[in-house]
Amino acid sequence: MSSESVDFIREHINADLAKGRYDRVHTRFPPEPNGYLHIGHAKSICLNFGIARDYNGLCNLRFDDTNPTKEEVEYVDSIMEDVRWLGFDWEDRLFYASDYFDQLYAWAEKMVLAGQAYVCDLTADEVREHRGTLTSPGRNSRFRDRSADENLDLFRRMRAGEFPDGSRTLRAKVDMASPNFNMRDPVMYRILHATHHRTGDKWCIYPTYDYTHGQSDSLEGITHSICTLEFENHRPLYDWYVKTLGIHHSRQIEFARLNLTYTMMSKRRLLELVKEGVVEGWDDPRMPTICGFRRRGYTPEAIRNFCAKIGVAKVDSVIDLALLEHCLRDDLNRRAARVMAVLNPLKIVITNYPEGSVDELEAVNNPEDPAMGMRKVPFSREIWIEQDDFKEDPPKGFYRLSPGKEVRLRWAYLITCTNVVKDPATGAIVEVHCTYDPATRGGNAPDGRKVKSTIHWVSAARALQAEVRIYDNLFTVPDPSDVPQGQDYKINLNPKSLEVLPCCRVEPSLADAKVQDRLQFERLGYFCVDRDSKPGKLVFNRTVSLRDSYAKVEKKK
RNA sequence: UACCCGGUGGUGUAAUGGUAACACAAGGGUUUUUGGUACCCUCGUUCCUGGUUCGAGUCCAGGCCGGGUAGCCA
Repeated sequence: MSSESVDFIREHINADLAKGRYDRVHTRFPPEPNGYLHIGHAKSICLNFGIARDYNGLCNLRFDDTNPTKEEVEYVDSIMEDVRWLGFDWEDRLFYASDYFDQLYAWAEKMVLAGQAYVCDLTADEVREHRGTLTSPGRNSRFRDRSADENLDLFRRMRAGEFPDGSRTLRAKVDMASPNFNMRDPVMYRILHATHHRTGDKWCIYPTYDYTHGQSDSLEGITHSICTLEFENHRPLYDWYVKTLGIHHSRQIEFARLNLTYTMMSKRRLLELVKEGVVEGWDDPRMPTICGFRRRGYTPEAIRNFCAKIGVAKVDSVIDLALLEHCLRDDLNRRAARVMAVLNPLKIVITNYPEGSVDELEAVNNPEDPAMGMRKVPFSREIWIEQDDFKEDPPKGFYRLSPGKEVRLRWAYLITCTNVVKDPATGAIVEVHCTYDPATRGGNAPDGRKVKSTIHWVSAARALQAEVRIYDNLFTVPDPSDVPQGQDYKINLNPKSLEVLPCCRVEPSLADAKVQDRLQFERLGYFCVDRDSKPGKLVFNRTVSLRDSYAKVEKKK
């Protein structure tokens, strides 16, 4: 691959290939199954699988499951589903770090015998105390110089379950004075009498991430091990292990994780939102999880395109949510069928339209794609329009319906507002009376007169009832974690992130809409059929609104 | 305070010693049976100071600012 502008990772790969350091490209996506994947993982997935595709290489899916206390099969299942949904395929290369426990253990014994690792009896507190500080070197553990025989005996007994959790560790003998903490005799194995989701109770000692990752990469023949910036300081240790063991050496390259405005990406906090019921679950349409986006109506194409557009670098950056939404609209604009739906209904009576008669009008399904064809929409004397599309006292710049004004009903007729009917008690508008011009069927006036506005509508006689859920950002500020001293990020939660509209009216063509179908409600936005939807009881999620330049004008006032 | 990594429009990404480009956002306009879409225009002397060079965003030195790191988490 030698195109004009490539990111720094591909630059490294190109250089490695040119130098002959590797003669192929093999990457991996290595999530820990301790939570659901989010949009930040999508960046990593697109990178790893995308690089493999670009270089005619391979990409593995590997679960980094070295900590049984946090991992569950529920998470491994969801991760596989999400990676597939995003459009990537690991073929037969599904691996688990736990597949390598035996090999890892054998290597550890080898290091013990070579005097490169030792069993340390220091408590966690003592280890921390021996580690030193940012400015001062650490001190050697008093167990550092045990004989190989004693170490081997102790390590085997650790494995045999003779010791309680936390009583001992196996540590690599590196350098307690290193300026890099990761090199100050890092722990390789800890005692954890816990049941692992795959290996069950076979083990009561588990390898740490640092002792596992490079070796797993090595065993799988990975060439480029791409991870996020916080592992930069771990690279010397990563390199140390594979060099010490003398095994295939993958190259670790770090990039900056994705941050999005108005979004919280921390797994811990997302878990908290789920557990505390702030959201309805991991796939709540407001969640930045892959399954949340899926339920919200996002397409994998939009997410992939977004990942391609944000690029990859080493600077900490925050991407504007607007870019994600732009990618979404861009995709949905091309593929979503147009349909008419009224969210906040206002009744219109066409006083000169014959009672009881219904007219089937032709409507274009998608102006961006003629192949999507046409459909019929029924028109009748009473119709619903959007409350926002009528104003008794229209402000300047409002060119929808108001008394005396003529507008076009999409695909139907030109109508003129003649009269407003109000509740005598409350003064609230009950219905609006209009007349239609029969000569304008389809929407054009034979005399060539123009109207400023076209509004959507639904036949009252034939409308279907629907519930529509309007979603907004979960947080009200661009950086939700930016809170005053002592405050919680939850103060930034958006109390109006979900608004349920139970009595919407949609056109009858939606009667057999299927779960996950994506549509554009004309002039409103893109919506999808929620999994709560049933034949008699339609439920739609608003995926994203349409861009709305009138809303901006209104807001400015 | 030690080590590591960064710093280009409002945001993100390019430019690999030779006219700072592209996208999003914002603002303005054209077209339009969606106030949508599409199209056009406007919007940065590259953190600072020195140096090398005919020429520096790019190379060098020093500074400033931001991020990461002291789990038996990953």
